[in-house]
Amino acid sequence: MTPLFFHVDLDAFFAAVEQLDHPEWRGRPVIVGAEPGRRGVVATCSYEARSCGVRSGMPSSQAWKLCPHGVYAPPRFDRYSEVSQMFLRELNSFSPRVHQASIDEAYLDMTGTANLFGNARQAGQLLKDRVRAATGLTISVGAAPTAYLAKIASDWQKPDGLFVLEAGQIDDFLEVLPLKKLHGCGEKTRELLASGGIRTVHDLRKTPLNVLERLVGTGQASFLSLACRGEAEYGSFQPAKSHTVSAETTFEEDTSNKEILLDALLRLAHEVMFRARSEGLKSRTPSLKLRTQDFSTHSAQKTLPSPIASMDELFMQARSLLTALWNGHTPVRLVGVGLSSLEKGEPEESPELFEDKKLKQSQVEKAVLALSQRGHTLNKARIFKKNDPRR
DNA sequence: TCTGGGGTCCTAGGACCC
DNA sequence: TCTGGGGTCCTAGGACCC
Repeated sequence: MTPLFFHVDLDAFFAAVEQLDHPEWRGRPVIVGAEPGRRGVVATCSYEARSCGVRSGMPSSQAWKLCPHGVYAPPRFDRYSEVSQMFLRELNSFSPRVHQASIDEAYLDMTGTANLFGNARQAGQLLKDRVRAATGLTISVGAAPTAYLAKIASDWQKPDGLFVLEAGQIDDFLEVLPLKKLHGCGEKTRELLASGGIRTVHDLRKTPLNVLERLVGTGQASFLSLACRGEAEYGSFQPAKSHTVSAETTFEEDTSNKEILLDALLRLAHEVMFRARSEGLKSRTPSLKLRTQDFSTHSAQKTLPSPIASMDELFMQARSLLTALWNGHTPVRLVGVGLSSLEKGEPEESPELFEDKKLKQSQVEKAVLALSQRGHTLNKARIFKKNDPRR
């Protein structure tokens, strides 16, 4: 049976939801992200904003220069994940093998569905109609014999696209594809390739593997040499191997004030621990991330003998990692707290800990979690003792 | 008025063990 | 007295993606 994969992408997702919910914003440049004048970037912008030159990831201040007449909206993640679930329900009714890659995109294994939905083009059109009816939003669909190529195909005609890449067209298609469109070949890799005179997919396909390896290393070289021939399996249905939970915050102004840093760490530790516990995950590897004034990023992690049992314990670990990582005076731009190598399960409460404060703390937090999950919210006093440092 | 936040995966070096 | 090789765990940094 000929394999067939779809990659499906909601067009300008956050901005499209804002235009859906605010009809008066339709047809106008809508920019979702940080307020202009504050630190931060554009998360998503509507196609009207793109025609002014605004792009995702661009500093909001720069977007403001390019598009002062735009509508600037803060993100509403709860609303987006609500719409995302509606989107996912439609996809699941279409194929038994759906892999959600992010909030606004997914892969579908459509192999063997011709009797049900017709050929790739007919099935793609039907899916577009259904998603539009269910959510009010347009999607771009790419169809190809592999998930990796389907991803490239969905990006080829946007927005509201439907691009079917037939097996016989793959070579011709790849030959003229800009290097930038090769998923997984980002800016740094393109710079390395350019230093060896490789500027197009065509150049890449002519380059011997050993030359490629010298430019970008063995791992990236073997990926690229598969990718440029349409043989990569990247971005497919493999389940994630590791799992991490993290939270970070960028201060409105760089700070060397330890109290401000500790307040942020406490809030972040609380959030991370809460999310890990809500998902029934435990970890014995806390981590700290620090970004300093010069935008350089440093991280430290420590693997403990037993899983972190409470939010206070995570905070204390983060605090000691901060001591190891920070000299006490370099202005700090961002701090983050994380847990990595997460596993299913409650942190163990070993007998020798029983009289320990650790366990009591863990039990208190379990109770807080149970309340929160029923719609109550309790927070530690310290979090609100001072103003949020970002404000 | 430069550069968010949440992730995954890879690399390279060191410790440690057989 | 010149130093193998494989495997696993751990750490820090970085590329990439949405």
